[in-house]
Amino acid sequence: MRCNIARKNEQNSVIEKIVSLSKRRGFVFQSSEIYGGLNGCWDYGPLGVELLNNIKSEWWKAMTYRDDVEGLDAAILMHPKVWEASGHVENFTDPMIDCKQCKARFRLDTLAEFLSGKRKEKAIKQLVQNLEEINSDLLPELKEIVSADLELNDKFTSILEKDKLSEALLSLVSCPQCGTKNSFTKPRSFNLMFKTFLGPVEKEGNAIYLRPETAQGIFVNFLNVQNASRQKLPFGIAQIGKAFRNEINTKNFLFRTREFEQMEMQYFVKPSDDKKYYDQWKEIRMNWYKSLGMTPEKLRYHDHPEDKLAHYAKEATDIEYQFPFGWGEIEGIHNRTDFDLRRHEEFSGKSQKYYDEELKEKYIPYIIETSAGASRAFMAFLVDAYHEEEVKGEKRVVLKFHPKLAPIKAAILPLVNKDGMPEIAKKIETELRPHLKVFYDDKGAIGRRYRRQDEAGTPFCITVDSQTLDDNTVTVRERDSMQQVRIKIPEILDYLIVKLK
RNA sequence: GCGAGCGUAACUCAGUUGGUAGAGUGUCAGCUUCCCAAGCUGAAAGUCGCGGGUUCGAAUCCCGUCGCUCGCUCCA
Repeated sequence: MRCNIARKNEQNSVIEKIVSLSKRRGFVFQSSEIYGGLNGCWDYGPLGVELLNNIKSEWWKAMTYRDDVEGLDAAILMHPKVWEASGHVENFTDPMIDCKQCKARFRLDTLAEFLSGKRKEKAIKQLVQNLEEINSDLLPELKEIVSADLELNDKFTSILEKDKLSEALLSLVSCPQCGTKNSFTKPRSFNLMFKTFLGPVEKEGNAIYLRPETAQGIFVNFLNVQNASRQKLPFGIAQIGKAFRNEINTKNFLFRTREFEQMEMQYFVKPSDDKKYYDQWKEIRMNWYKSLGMTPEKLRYHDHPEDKLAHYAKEATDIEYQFPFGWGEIEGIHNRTDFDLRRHEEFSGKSQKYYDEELKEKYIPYIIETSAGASRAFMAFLVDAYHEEEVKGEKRVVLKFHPKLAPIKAAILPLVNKDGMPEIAKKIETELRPHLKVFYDDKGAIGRRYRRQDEAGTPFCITVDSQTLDDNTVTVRERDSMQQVRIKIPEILDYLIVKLK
């Protein structure tokens, strides 16, 4: 037990170190910090936005620089019906009650299952009696439910669905966990979608939502993209964009936030091909993380058991990364079947069928989804890159990013600030800058400048020294090995471009 | 949403029984420095998370609030 606590502290301290490094070096800041911060929102600083952009750009290249995937960027605001069709209005809302005494929480729609039949019957009977005594105008509504041909559980739940009756009934029921009577809070609704209003008038009919996932923007454009691009099944549509969820609890730095970015691809296939492409994309996506240097031992699949599947999914797996706080999902691969397109066909009245020339038949395609969190991938790459080493008795903190992801590709440093070295270094900087994100630094001792770049994850440091003045060569220091090679100044760019691949 | 802990400079933290703030690191300027956080001199930087209250006086005590961490709950 003590061992667990010690390990837990150690794990947390890694996250703490990364959070403070992130702030100090300009990867991530807390949103609205000077006003005390905003829960679950984070800002990306100068280095952070480079890293994030590099991750997104690598994903975009991997996913759309292929002949069977098209790109898309749909609006964050969508027609409210989209979220009815998608099931979010229904499934994202859970009225909950808490017991004030023992703090147990129950979903209003499943409370009936926790109570014995006797207690439910007694409570309902009591409720009828109470309302009769005061001759309440709620009585007809209640009697209608009571006399209906329903199971006891359904009757009970139906009463709970009526606001006023629900309150009265709850006051007669004791908590299933601790048995305290009349201890429930009022039901509170936890809809995870952010609501706002379209147009200047804040009335309910104008309510729309910030999208809780980017996928729906792809589904509703399925036929637009298919027609415009003349793609045939199987083909995919890829999109990177922000999504919003009003999470009850945010957690673990960037892991659970209220505003986050998704990198999603929906692959449309013939229904009988679903398994084949599901397996294929599972593998492709796992390999993507490995190809960008993520530690393979810290990656795994987590298949969802059948009874835990989302309402739309036939098969689902997560790609998980082993964070210091435990395994966490960084991408989901789902077989969404024809659920989404069928629902949109139903709700919009517009056919979503694809005409298959070969089979000479129309059908709604199945969808294999790869849904990655850009913010979570960012955090995983950051955590994975973080290393502490001992060099000559001193601690060295180095972010070992894959060169493709590194925010700064090379730093140009004059060894000392004299003998014309700064001028030569400046000239090298000017030549490299149009091609690469580079950084010039002449402040402080050379060792300090190297360590600063290590902490930013810069893979190469180009140093101008006295030999440069003689033979026009510079040293190029590699971040991880700290080894240096001499390169002629005109060859630096080609050298770096090869190394950065 | 509940419970516990925490919130002091950019970062990590001291700050005694209440008397209006310090260190290390970092940053900046200068000197020095031919290769891995070296040295010297100097400087900037904090409404002590925010708002109330108690007090002659609050970083310190009390209340509220916001934020962070952990646990519970939640995460279609």
